[in-house]
Amino acid sequence: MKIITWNINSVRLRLPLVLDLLAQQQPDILCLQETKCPDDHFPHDAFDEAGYAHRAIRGEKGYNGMAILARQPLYDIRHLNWVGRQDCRHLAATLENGISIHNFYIPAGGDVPDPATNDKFAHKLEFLKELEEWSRDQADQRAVLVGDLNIAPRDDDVWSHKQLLKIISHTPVETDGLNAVMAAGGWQDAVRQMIPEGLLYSWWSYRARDWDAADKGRRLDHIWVTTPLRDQIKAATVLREVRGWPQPSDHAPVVMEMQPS
DNA sequence: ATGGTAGGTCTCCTA
Repeated sequence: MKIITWNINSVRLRLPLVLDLLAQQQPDILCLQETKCPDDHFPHDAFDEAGYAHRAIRGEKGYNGMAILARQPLYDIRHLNWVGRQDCRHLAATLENGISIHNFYIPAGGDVPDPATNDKFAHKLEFLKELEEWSRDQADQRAVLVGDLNIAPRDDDVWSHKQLLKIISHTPVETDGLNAVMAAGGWQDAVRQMIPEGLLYSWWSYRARDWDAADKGRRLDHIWVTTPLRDQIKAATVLREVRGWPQPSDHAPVVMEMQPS
């Protein structure tokens, strides 16, 4: 079973790229974030034709928005509201084999890493706290958590650990918070299980003149599994080359292959 | 130290 997660930054504008990725990678499951697409405008027909007849979607106008596309049926499609808001940052479904897929888009958090003066950063930290509490109940489940978590937890998940310590996505309060989420749920980082050492990124800013040459990336996108699934991971990596496709998202897809169960 | 680009959409917000 192959699962891909991708922050697509508008599913309508990027539809040709999504279809190319599906054709090239043939995943069983594709989880999208930042679809920026109300549900009544979702491009259902294109995904039907591509063979992804089973879909869970949850969008809103302009911001956020989640989707899970699958070649197999999706059961118990659901979401939770986080930090008392209705924004579309979580979508979950269960597969025929009983594995639950949780797709997340954690708030980016704005620019100033001070929750007292920056409401967006306070929101991000509250979201992490709720994720930690929720994760306690996931540890004994067969579950996969994917998404744009907007945090690069390890020193080698950013181009310069020292230069990013006060930059939101790599501040200690965030990386500690994400590590607490992982510990609470027994979550295993599938990509770092397969690529345990070395610099690795999944996001490169649009603002760089040459993202590939500058290579000032961060690993913001993740695939985790609970402990009961950890021995089923066969492969996991970042599809970096997709960041270089025409009119790209600023995020690259992250892929994991598991033994069937 | 600063500003750089992208997407959606009602003029600026979010990333």
